[in-house]
Amino acid sequence: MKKSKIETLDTRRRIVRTATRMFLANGLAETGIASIMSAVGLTQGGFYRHFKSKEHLIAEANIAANDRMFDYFSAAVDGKNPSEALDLVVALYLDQVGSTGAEDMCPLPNLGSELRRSDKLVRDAAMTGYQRLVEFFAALAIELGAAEPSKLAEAIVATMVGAVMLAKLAVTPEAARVILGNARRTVQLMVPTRLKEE
Amino acid sequence: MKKSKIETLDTRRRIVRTATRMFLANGLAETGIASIMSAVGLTQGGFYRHFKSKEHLIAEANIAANDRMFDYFSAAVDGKNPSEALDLVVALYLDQVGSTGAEDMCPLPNLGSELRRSDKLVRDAAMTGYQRLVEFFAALAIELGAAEPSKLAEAIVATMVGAVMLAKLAVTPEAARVILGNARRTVQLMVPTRLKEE
DNA sequence: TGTACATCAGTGAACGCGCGTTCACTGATGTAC
DNA sequence: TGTACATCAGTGAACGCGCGTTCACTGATGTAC
Repeated sequence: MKKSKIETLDTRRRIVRTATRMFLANGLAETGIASIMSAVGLTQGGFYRHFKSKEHLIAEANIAANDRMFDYFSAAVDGKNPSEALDLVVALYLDQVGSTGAEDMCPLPNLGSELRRSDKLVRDAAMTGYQRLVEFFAALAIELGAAEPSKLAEAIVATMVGAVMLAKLAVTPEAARVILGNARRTVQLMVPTRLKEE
Repeated sequence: MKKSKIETLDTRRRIVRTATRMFLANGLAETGIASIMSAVGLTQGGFYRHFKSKEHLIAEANIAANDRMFDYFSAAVDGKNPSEALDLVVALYLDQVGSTGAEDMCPLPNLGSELRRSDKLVRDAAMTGYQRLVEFFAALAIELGAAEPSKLAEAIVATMVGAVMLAKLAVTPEAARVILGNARRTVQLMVPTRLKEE
């Protein structure tokens, strides 16, 4: 039953893609190897032809989730001015809650406390995602003429991550909406009065 | 081996207290009933004389953690003016990271993503903690003459929770310190210019 | 190009482990008279 | 107040379950000649 190299690569990609979605939605511990493989259409034994361990898959799924998120953001802000772009990306990030809009996206609020108790490989991947987020917002903050762009970016990210985590914890959709709406406005107030480019 | 009513109540309190510490430090799934009972000095079988299930203990540990936190905050702000009080409590909340100072305190950043996947009992307890935090800061915001005290309070809480969660994820202590220091300053900037009471 | 052999993706059963929970039992405590 | 009995906190072994991982095996693919 050996598969061709192309098929093998494709299988691996499907495992990462499926696992990324399942991990974000249901958590790391709750998502078993057998259920991932079954969702891909294979049996559990085959997993170890592709990954050394579950931890390795988790680390890779983190990277995949981040790549996906930044591709999404980059495409969304294309052609927008910095001010619009920043507000849009904040809105898109906050929109990853429940059935509101886009599906789960960022590992940080979805898996935060589980990531922290994982091994170094996973934590490094998660922190890289954090740094990429900060850099993304810092770049926009520079264009907006912020005095301390990287500090502003860190503040924005902390607020968004906290808000999304709390909104997911909220029992009612209303409570979630209030938290997210307020977070968006909070970030808007953090950003310096924009120099209208004329 | 029946114990007196006083001893029984004391045992129950010790289980909650020990479990609260262990859950906050090591996570819900990673902390087993047997290890909690062994830390208390008993064997696992006795657990079910006090609690219906692990979930019930988790819910109670959440409440205990919050009670402890608010007692701590109330004592700390005693006699301070609202402006000092707010800044102090923010500092105390942010100080719950790692070996920096106080031990783990708030369930939200420590257990966030695990709480959300627990059953209703636990989620309700966690959300109550969130609401108490918001009310605590809203009360201070009112005293400070904020235009929208409850929105300000929610923004402060989201920023603090996100910052603590990210700081705990950080690999190096320096990175954690930067995140926390920045969060504190961010909150300070959110709070309206204080009316100096003379 | 054709053939013989090595490789290895995927199967499905099994292993070992830790977990939450149950249970028969013990013996000190609480209670009814 | 004293006695007989019911209660029940705590013990420690066992149960059942799901998990990550291993393993002998299969058979199509890749490779060496």
